[in-house]
Amino acid sequence: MIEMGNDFKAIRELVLHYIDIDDIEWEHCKSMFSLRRIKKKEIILRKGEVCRGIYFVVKGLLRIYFIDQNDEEKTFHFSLENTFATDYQSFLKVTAADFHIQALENTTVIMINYEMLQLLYTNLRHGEKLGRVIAEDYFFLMNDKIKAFYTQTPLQRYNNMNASFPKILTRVPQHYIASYLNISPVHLSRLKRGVE
Amino acid sequence: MIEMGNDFKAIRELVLHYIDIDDIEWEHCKSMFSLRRIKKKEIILRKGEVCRGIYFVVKGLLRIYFIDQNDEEKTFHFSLENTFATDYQSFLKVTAADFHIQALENTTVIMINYEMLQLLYTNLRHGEKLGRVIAEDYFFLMNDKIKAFYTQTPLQRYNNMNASFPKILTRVPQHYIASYLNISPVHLSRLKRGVE
DNA sequence: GCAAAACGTAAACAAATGTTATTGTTCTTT
DNA sequence: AAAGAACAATAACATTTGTTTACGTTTTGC
Repeated sequence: MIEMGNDFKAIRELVLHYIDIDDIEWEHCKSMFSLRRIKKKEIILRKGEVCRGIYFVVKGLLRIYFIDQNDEEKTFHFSLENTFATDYQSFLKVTAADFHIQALENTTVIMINYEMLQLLYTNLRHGEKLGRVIAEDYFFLMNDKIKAFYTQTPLQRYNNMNASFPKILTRVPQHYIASYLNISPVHLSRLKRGVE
Repeated sequence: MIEMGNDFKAIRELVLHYIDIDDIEWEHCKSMFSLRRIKKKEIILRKGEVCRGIYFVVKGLLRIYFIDQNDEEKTFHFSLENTFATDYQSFLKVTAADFHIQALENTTVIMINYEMLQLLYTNLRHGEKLGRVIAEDYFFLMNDKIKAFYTQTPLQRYNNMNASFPKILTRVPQHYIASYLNISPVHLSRLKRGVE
């Protein structure tokens, strides 16, 4: 059995941040989770598959991306430590995923599947509330992202990336950053140089 | 007193679509709602204010937009009949709104405020679930919107607008459509013409 | 440790998109 | 009904962004 104690500390704090949960409930929670190690470059979700889990990144880094009409990868999101990764739409609706999820580093995640999550919703005193506030928080993230697309230039969005994803610029290849910004790698290089 | 019977039919069906709710609960629900008529061009939420309600459009059309650094309006969303409009982030967090909400036609909405919604969450048997699935649905909307920005050209997004917003092209001035697409009105006109 | 692949930068050119100005039409308001 | 405002189309030009190619560096896989 893998030692889980330390890995679960962060997610317990996160849950506690959302809802009131007692020790018995927490034991129940923990039994719903499983730990998984993902190798660098490994892909844990592919477009067309149903996303079977919500992944909480304990250590490492996941990239969520999709592939457009021209077969080009567009990075939708980076999931750093202590944040979630999933194709939430595929997961909740149990439909084919649009996203791919790939580890950019050797990564450890805590995973919960659909059935287990439904059990938490019904068995925790504030289970439904937990589901609601998580959906709300995920929504806020999307909301901010769209706002940025409407109101900021690519360079401004680039400069703000450290706020959303600390140290990301040193952790991932630059062309993934460019695809996250929805510009070409060549153009990002040019913007950084400051030549117009 | 305004006659409410017919106006409430659509929202009842909507709630029923999400959760199981009995007649007594529905009466409770209705007492939390209020009906409001909004004149064309009237602005019901301004940036910096706290968004105090969720608006369900019974008849008419609301536009949600924000203003960028150059004082230009960017249309974030159109709320047609039987859909919601709100600055959900401002509403839930009780913080200053980024959005403005304006009626583009004479509009009738059913409104619920924060306190009333919290009462529903606790007093309906499946109140929290209602909150969760609404947040989830709102999330799906954002998710699709971002996906479109990453994977489609402005012209493709224009051609898909009738799917998201039936008849919208005949109901609102074209420059609002352009701002929704995040392109200039002149460019939209050019794209429609088919000249490259 | 070596060979191959992946990566970042640069330059030149092409395509997409923005800006400004003009004009004729359609709404609004009175 | 008239006057003014808002709107859409168009053209000319400016700016941003994409594409291709080349080259040198770094990383990766064996």
